[in-house]
Amino acid sequence: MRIGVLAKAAGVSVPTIRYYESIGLLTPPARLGGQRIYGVEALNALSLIRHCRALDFSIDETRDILASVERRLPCSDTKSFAEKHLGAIRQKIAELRALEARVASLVSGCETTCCGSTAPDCVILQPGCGAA
Amino acid sequence: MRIGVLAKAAGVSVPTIRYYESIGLLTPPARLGGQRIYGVEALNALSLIRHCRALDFSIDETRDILASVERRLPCSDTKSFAEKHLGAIRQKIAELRALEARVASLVSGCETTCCGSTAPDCVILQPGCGAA
DNA sequence: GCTTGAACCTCAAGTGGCTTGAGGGCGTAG
DNA sequence: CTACGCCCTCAAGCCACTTGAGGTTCAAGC
Repeated sequence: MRIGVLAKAAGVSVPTIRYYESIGLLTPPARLGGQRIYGVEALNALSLIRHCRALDFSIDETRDILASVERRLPCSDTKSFAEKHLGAIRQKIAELRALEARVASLVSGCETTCCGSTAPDCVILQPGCGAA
Repeated sequence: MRIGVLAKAAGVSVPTIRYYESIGLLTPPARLGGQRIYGVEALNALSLIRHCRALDFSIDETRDILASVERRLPCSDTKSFAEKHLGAIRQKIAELRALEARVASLVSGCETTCCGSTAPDCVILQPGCGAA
């Protein structure tokens, strides 16, 4: 199949496929008249890549996962990738929740404290206020 | 003061200050012998920028906030920036929580279902599994 | 056989918010 | 006068693509 067909089948854009090839994530396919011709294994690989990216694995992590699939490594490897990733996600959530609390308290502080003053005096913008 | 002193006082790096100047976030200061000489107002501005960035406002949002401070706009403007930002933070948290649930269920699915199989067959990597 | 239009090709630059590095100039203390 | 630290500019790198320019190939209709 040609690149446009592959793109639709896998649900990614055509330039993205070429980008994945350029960084060595997809192996370069055969060419006919200069145009890329893909087989089913390319669709499988690309679908897996898309799955990993949808789970927010980085390109490098995705590369490692692809390698573990190609080498038929045990499932426990896959699980440890996912667990590590899960830890990163949870850490980011924790950071964002702390930030949320900080901004929320600044907003409510503004509502109660600086009623009707000007931006330079707003509690939201005071350097010390809401520091980590 | 010179750029290194300003950097330490405000808690940012020297290249960051030059970067902020290059994108028009900080106004270019006077020069002595080619070197930047800053006054106290630059420290105030840079501290405010740092505060906004620590609250994870984007550069563009920070630029708008700086403008509202310079124009002494009412505090309500500042609050609406913060509220909009808070909404964005909460949305990102919601997305990450959905992702967390997805990955967590894949991991536990791997533990219960695919005991000891290989990566290509692991439930974590099956395209349909855990889709949004 | 010729034309048209869609799909394909490569290469370069842009996104955000800096950081890092190369290669040099200025200022001051010994 | 030399050594050292601080300063300067400009360019490239990070991540994961997207967008655009300018040109080639393919399939279909006449």
